[in-house]
Amino acid sequence: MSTHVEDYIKNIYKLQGEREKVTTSSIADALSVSAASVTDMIKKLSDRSLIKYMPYQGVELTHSGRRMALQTLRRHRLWEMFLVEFLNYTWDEVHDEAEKLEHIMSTDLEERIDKALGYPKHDPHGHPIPTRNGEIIEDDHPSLADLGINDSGVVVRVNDISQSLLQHMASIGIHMQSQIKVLDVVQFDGSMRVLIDDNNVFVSRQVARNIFVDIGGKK
Amino acid sequence: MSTHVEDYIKNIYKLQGEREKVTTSSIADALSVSAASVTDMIKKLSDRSLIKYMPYQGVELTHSGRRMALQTLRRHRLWEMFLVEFLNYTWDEVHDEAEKLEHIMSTDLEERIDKALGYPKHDPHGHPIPTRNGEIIEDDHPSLADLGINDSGVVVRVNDISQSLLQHMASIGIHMQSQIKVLDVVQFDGSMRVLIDDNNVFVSRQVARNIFVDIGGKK
DNA sequence: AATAAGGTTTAGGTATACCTAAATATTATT
DNA sequence: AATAATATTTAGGTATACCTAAACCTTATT
Repeated sequence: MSTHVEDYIKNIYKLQGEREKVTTSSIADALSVSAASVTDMIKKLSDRSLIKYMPYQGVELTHSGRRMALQTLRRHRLWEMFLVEFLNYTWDEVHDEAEKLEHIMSTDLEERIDKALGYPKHDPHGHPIPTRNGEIIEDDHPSLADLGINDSGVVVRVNDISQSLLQHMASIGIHMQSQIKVLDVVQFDGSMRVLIDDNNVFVSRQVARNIFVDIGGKK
Repeated sequence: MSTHVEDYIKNIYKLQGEREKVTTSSIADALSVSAASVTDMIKKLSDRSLIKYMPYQGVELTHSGRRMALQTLRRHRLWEMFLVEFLNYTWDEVHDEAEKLEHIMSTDLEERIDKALGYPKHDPHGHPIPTRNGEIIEDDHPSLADLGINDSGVVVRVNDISQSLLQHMASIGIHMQSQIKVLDVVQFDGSMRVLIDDNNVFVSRQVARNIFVDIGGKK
């Protein structure tokens, strides 16, 4: 299937979060297209001043590229929220649908959905929804893997890297605002026993790294 | 902007309602593309067995073409209904948005929206929504222009041929299920004075032809 | 510093959905 | 029945977003 300009920009934005310069091959991986296709597209994006590009040196979003990325992210997250709130989707079902819908959203529709949802600040996974003006507040919470025995907090965000991870987290009772407390940590592999609301469950380190908790001020 | 296969099929379906064979130029007009582009596309649709095509003889939907048309129509009308019911769109605002959204709708989303709306039988303009299996019940009601003095009925459908027509109809108080009664018909131009719910309004013949009423059994 | 390995770009090609201009077919008029 | 008018198709060309294979840079290793 054919990828949108918006998908390139959105993915460059995401990759940029991790490193400064974004490489051709990392974009190719993210979008599952060939490196040659990325080079092609990169030139067009550069012509449209959405990115800064020096051959062989990688790529960086310009101001207007960043704006497009945040608008697309906003639309994606509003659609996700909408699917959950109005159509009873679960958090593991929304991504693919929102991925298509985000490109089909007039400013008018965007505002109506925002209003119907009561101007939400976060999507169903706890990710911040950028404002209409392209502002985003990235909140910085520790992951469950960072906590020690007897530490506790409230689940405020999960990574939506895969559907099966999200399904797993739901199956052990993890939701937004779940109370969570670490009971025990296995030294060997970092896995842990935790109390989620009132259930005693076991969580691998891999899973724990994708759950973020508000521990109220300290740490 | 680039037109979808689905748009061609949907428009051929609509044109076919009026005549048997659909001409190249009528499709070109409906989609605002050149006749040459239509000929191009027609060959592709024929290769995919969506239409029957004999050069210079026009075009006809096959069974699977008709199925695609009705599915697209169903999705369009479900989105229209959804925009009205959940996001407070008015009937003159929904068409363009639904035109884009109809192409972005998985079977799952289609069913969830259908359910959330309570399995509606008609869209906001009173057009029948085809079933999941591609059945459609075209109800055959007289237009307001067909009525004479003292005839009365209930508005059950309006043509959504233009936004300004829909806006005009709304402005004189016409809605689905409005009570309507003909008070007077001008011989010269067929325009009429009618009672809509309890308002006395004047309607040109051009407008009257686009309003359809249920007159309860008798013709 | 030379070479080997890996990443990136260029060259040339595909498919889709458009276009204009020219050629051809059909239909309507005399 | 010939011609004129109109509709349709063909030919050749554009832009977008992909691809593979080959050429070319950069970086890492020895």
